[in-house]
Amino acid sequence: MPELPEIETIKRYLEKEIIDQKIKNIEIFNKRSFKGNKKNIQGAKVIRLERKGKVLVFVLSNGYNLMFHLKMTGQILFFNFLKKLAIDKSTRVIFILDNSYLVFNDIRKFGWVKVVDDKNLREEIKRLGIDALNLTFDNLKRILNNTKRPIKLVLMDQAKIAGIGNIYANESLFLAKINPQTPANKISEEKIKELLKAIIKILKKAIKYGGTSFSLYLKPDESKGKYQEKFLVYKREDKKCWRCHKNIKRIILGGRSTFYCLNCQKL
DNA sequence: AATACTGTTCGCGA
DNA sequence: CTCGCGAACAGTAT
Repeated sequence: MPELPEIETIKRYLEKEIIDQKIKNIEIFNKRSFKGNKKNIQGAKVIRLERKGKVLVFVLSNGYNLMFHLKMTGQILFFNFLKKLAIDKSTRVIFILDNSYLVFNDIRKFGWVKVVDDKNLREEIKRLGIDALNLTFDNLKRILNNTKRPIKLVLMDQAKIAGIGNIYANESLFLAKINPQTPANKISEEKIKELLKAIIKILKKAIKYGGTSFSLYLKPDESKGKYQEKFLVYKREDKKCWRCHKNIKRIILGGRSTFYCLNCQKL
């Protein structure tokens, strides 16, 4: 469930392992999962990792970069040469580094890895809104005042705010006691403050728990995140609200399952 | 067996 | 601009 906290978890893990390693070779098992020319990065060294929203970037030593988007079912797994490499039918790309392998798995094949030069990277990154962890009251207010779309869709609009997907949009709105259908420009300054605090709190908590693994997401060492044990509303349809003990309701908003408490999150 | 649902995003037509 | 919908794809749950 690669949203911001999952990508951040992967980034922090890989930073400890692959900085300064050289990309010796790349094995591509599904052409559509790998975009660009692999020759451009063969032999290049990993200088540092960056993340914006749900996109992970390896900055390389030769002016090229590797971008990753995990979409729904992507995984990036790390194996050093002491640990047996695990490959299965979902394996799309393997990167062979100096002392390790990175395995890119993706059952549904929506995700991708892309080779881009620095200029290209800047253009791609520019299309994303501010990273959710960098949100401030002023820019959140500006974003919300600008539209009457339902608040949940705005939170999930990557061109406005990058990193929040379905799970953490539901969770943040519950914590801030805002109905997901509320027109964004109808939210008071007080509520915007609460929402900002809620977003940051939820994302940081999810990072602390290593992200959400209710399905396929794994950390690079193949262990699971634990935020699914902490869900406030997500996937809790017909269960009791933790706050008021009334029932949680599920609706579809923008085509996505949306969970909220009828009592705590009134329109 | 058939249908619904899933962490994402893009493109199309209204 | 906004919205809804289908598509990209594959698996699980009911």
